[in-house]
Amino acid sequence: MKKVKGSPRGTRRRDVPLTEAGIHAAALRLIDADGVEALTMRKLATALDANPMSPYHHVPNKDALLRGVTRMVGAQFRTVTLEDAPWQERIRLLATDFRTLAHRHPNLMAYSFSQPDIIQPEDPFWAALIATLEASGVSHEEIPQVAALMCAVVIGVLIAELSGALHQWSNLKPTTPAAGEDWSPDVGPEEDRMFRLVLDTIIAGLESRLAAAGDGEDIRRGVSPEAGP
Amino acid sequence: MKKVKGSPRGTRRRDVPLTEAGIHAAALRLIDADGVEALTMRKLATALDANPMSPYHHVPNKDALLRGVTRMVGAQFRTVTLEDAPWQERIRLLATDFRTLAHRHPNLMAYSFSQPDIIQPEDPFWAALIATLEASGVSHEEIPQVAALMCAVVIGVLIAELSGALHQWSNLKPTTPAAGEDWSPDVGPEEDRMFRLVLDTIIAGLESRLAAAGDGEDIRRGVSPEAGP
DNA sequence: ACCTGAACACCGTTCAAGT
DNA sequence: ACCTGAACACCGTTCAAGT
Repeated sequence: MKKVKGSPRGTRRRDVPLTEAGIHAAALRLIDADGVEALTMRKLATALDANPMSPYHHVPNKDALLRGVTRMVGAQFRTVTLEDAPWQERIRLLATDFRTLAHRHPNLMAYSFSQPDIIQPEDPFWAALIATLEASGVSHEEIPQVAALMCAVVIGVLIAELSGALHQWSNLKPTTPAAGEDWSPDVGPEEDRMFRLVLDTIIAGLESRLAAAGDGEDIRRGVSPEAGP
Repeated sequence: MKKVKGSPRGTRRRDVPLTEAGIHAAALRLIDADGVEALTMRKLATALDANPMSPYHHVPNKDALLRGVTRMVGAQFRTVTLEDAPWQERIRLLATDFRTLAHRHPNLMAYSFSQPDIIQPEDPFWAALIATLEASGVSHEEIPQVAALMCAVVIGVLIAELSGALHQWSNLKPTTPAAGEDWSPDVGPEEDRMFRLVLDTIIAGLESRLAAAGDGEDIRRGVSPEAGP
């Protein structure tokens, strides 16, 4: 009466009992293939060669599962530290590493970016970002805020890139294709160029504010004219 | 046999036939109340005092419904033009207007920000942003990209704000509460300050690059040292 | 302790039928 | 033309039962 549910060609998976880590890995595989919205507890169980309800013994529910997968990928986010480079270069490196991760799991990231769990205090990424900002000279009590904002900004650009919004918005007002071709159009995909553009602009903005704060002024009052009291 | 499904106190809604606009409005009401993930075609029909299937005669499916609601809110996004102000001030105004809209419909925005539909070429917001960047002196063929990036950056910060990530990340490394209180902690909610901080930094970055491009250099090569050929 | 089966309360959507 | 009812193919999750 009992149907054998193994793979058709005799390659049987799961001679090993279910694990939280194994469930997370399988879920990530399904998400990479078909997107977060296509992930189903039942499909996940099938992929694990298990009963629909078996995963529930290792994961409380679907929300927790997604949070777990997000944390898992976020933790695997190792980054080269490159201690001796100038802070500008280190920020660029951190951001492009982050972007590489986003490109490796775009389906998951499009989802995870909307929740705080991607970034955890014990992530080496966060430590590296904090250290880099310390090296840059940002005032000590502002470092957490600046770090959080940098994450938000980079994530915003990545969300727009992964969803196609960046490409779409860029072409809302088509540029006149008249005679503008003297700036090397073969530098790479449009998105690469735009990503560098934001990074450079943000870094220039930080430099400008740090320079203004150099003579005793707080970084917060370097540019904005409405600093009150 | 037929149950009367009107509101209990005699205030009967929908003596008027269903409309696409009416459906969008009702959906927005439900989303504002309980979030996008709680919106159901069936609940929507109930709220409209109609049969579960009736909305399908005016809206092809749930995805299209959400896209429609997003476009509707995005279109209602009118913005003061303020033509005579300096471009820095105009950008600040556009961004804070956008933020105000996000605060008015946070549940919808947390969803809509991940799809390109919030911003349409005919939105007055987009026209104002383009005009502002033209006034700023950004090179003509770069305006669409810079505009797209500004949207992505602002949306990224708003997503992080609405999801609580901004607050959470800022407090990952708690600042030493020793004697740092001489910078007016009553300036308003933390998020207001941080939003101004990104804006000021981005604007400073743009100013810096525009200044570097002033003597014939392209804006893209103002700061980044790796501009190749 | 770990897994299973049946069941519950929902979904989105199709389709034939009503008015 | 617009709305309805019943039905289909799914969901996530509970719970009592198996080993």
